Amino acid sequence: MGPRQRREREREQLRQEILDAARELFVKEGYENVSMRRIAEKIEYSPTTIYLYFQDKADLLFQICEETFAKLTDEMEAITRECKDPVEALKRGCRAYVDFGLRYPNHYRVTFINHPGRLEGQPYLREGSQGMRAYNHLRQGVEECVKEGRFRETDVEAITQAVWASGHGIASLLITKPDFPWVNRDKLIDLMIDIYTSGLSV
Amino acid sequence: MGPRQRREREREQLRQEILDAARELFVKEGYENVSMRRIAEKIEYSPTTIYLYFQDKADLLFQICEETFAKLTDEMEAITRECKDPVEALKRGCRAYVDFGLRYPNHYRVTFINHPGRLEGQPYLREGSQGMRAYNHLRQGVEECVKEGRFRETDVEAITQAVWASGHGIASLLITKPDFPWVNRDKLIDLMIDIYTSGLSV
DNA sequence: TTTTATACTTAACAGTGTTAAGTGAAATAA
DNA sequence: TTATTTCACTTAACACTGTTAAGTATAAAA
Repeated sequence: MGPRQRREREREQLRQEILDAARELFVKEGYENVSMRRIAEKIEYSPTTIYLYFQDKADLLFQICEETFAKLTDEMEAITRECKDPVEALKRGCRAYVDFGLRYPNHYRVTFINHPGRLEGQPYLREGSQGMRAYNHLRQGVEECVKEGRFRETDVEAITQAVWASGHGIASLLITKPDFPWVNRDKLIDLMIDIYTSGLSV
Repeated sequence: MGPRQRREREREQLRQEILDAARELFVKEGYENVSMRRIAEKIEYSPTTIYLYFQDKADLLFQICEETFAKLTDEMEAITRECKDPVEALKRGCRAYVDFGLRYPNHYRVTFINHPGRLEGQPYLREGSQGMRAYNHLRQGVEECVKEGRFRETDVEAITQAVWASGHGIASLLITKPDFPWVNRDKLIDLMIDIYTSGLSV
């Protein structure tokens, strides 16, 4: 355990410091409104130092999103474990998804609504990413419902994508259009979930 | 009809020229990737000239979106006129909405997905805007279905918002995540519409 | 003690939206 | 017809942005 290990530890420490600073700013003010120079100022390093730890601004964001979406998937997996009825589990899972989006709007924004630059979702939902893990979990939930004959449709992949679209639709609209004259939030989300679960039921 | 009128006509002409240039660039390359200087270059004026005709870049975009969304609403109104069955009309209207989004992805993007700057949708769905006109038309369609007792739910406003969210969900995801392994597009959209119309039916 | 590698910074590039100040021509008033 | 004012437009600049090439100390290794 010479100085080699110590330096590596210090490197990891600074990496986390950058990540923490960036997360706080991104969540508070939104990705587009935070500059690399602001992040650098917060950690009291020069802006270029960040580039020694992350490829670019988008990469910084991606790492943060991965962290956050790992948490979302954990939440959804916990629900599945403690809920025996597959339809009920799916309902509660969707509710958790939407709530998560509303709880971390800027995280949701950057991961699912408008990714920055030319990367257009390529990295955010690539094979093995946390976002993909969440999607796969959703599909498992749908599969359960189909297997037990609770749904009239049998195309698991298509249903999963439709269900995701519903959840995403309500979450993203509530986030991006806060001034729109929405009906009661909770009622709207529950109605939404109710509509498509009964639409899918036998 | 002195020179006063001629100048006013010329002003309106240049205004349209700017609008046309901006629309072409925005649609082709996306709002974020088009600079005011590029637009100015295209019309062969200095960048500052644009500011004599439009408040800022976002305003330029807003005017374009209004134009485009007027067309969408026209399309949807035509469908309602020629389609007697209210549920069928709603279905076809939603289909038109999603298709429209996929046909003009950059228009849809800037109007419904990520509006630029701090204006966050305030202007895009304000009272009397074309976007609002489209929403109101959708609500009328839903109201028709409820009135004729075709839907089990009766909260017109809530259903409208849920239906909108569904359509928006599928449109926005298909637009922003083109690399995702989607099932067949048309099948997915039709399934989506089928799920929530049967979920709403008595 | 010299050399090499590491960590970080300075200065700059090429771009952004936007504005204050200035110019030249056309329309109006004298 | 000449002087004045109005209008359309441009130049130059401001205050930013993400990003990189080059340079500088400091710590580790030879």
